[in-house]
Amino acid sequence: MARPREFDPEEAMDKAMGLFWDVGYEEASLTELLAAMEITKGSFYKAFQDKQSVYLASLDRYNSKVISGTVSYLGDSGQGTGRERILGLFAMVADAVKRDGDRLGCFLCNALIDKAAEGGEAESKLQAMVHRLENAFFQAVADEGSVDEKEARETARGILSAYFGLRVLGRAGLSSEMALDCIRQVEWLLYRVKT
Amino acid sequence: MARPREFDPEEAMDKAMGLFWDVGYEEASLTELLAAMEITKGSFYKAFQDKQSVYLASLDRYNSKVISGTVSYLGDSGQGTGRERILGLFAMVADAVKRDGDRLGCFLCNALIDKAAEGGEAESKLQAMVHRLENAFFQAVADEGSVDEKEARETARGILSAYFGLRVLGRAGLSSEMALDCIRQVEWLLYRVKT
DNA sequence: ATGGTTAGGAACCAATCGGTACAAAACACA
DNA sequence: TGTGTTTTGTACCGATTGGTTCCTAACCAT
Repeated sequence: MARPREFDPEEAMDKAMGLFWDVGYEEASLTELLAAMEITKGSFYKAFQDKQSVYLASLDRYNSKVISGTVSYLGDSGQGTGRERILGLFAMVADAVKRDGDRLGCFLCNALIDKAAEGGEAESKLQAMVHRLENAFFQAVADEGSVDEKEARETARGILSAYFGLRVLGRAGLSSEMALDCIRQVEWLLYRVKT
Repeated sequence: MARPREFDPEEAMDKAMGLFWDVGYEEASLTELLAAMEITKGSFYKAFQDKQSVYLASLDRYNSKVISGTVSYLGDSGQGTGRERILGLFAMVADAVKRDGDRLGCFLCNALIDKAAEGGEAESKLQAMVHRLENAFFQAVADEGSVDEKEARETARGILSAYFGLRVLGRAGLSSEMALDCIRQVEWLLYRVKT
C-alpha cells in the first residue's frame, strides 16, 4: 500500500535506551538521540511521540529486558541455592567491570539520580523497578530457608543497597579488586541467613 | 577605591553548590543558577569564570565542607568506637530521610552518576573524594582493633558501597524503615570485625 | 564635590534546544 | 506505468542555551 519504513523500531528503541542509559535524559540532546537511533527527525516524530515518551519507553524497555532478566536469574527458575544466585549476580557485575571497565552502570540506578525523572510517570516506573529488584533479592534470600521473613527482608534490603552502591562505584570507574571486596561483604551478609 | 560588591561570594557559591547538588550540571541552566545565587549575569561573569568552573568549585566546596566533615566525624577525633561512629553516620543519613524525606542525596554520589563529570578535572576530584571516604571508613574499622589490614580494607569497601547505595535509595525516596533495615545490615557487617 | 574604579544590569550574540511543516522519494497495488 | 499512500529528509520555527559587551550606578579616596 505504501512505502515501508527503513528502520526497525525495536532496534531504534534499543539504541535510544543505550544513549539515555549512558548520558541520562537532559544530557542527551535530540540531535544525539537521532544520531544514536540512526534515523532522521522526520522518521522520529512519525514513529514516536517526542523525546520524553521515548525516554519513558526506554525505562519500560529496561524493565522488561534487563530487570526482568536479573529478577528471573535470582528467582527459583535459576539453578543453585538463593545464596549462590545472589553471589552469581554480583560476580557478573564485577566481571563487567573487570572486562571492559563498565562505565555504563545500571540504567535504573542512574535514572534514580537523574533529576529528569522526579515527579511524573518516570518516578513511579523507577519505584516499581526498585521494588521488583528488592523482592527478587528477598525471594532468593528466603529460598535459603531457615530464616524468618523479617530477617530475610532486612537482608534483602541490605543487599539491594550494596548492589546499587556497587553500580555507582562501577560507573565511577572503580578497580576490579574493589568490586571483589564489596562482593566479599555481601557474602558475609549472607552468612547471617546461612547458619 | 571603588564600588564594593553587593553579595557574598561564599554565600553565592553555597547556593550554587546547592543547585548543582540538587539537579546536576546539565539540568541546571545558567538562568536557574543565577536565580539560585541571587545575582545577575554581570556580577556572575565578573566574579567567576563560567558555569563549569563554578561547578568544579562546587565540587571542591563539597569536598572541603561535607566530605571533610564526615571524614573527621569518622576519624578518631570523634568520640566512641570506630563501630559506633560508622553506625552514627548511617543513623544521621537515615534521620535525614526520616525527617524531611531527603531527596537531595549525596552530591558526590550524584555527581559520580552525572555524565557531565566524566573525563577532565571533575572526574579526578570525584575519585579523590571517593578515596577519602573509603580511607575514613577504613580508619574507623581499623580503630576497632583486632583485625588485620586486609580484612579492614574489605569491610571498609563493603560499607562504602552500602553507603552509596543508601544515598541512592534516599534520593529515590525510600521509606525510613527501609533505611533502618539497610543500617542493620551494616551493623552486621561490623560484627565480623568486632568479634 | 569630584574623579577614578569597579559592580550591576540590560541589550545583544551566535548556537543549539525540541518540535513542526512540507515536499520529494520510495514503495504496493492496480 | 501510473496512482495512491506512507516514509524520509530538510528547511524552518520560536524559545532558550551559555556567554559578551557596554553603559550606568555606586562607592572610596582625595
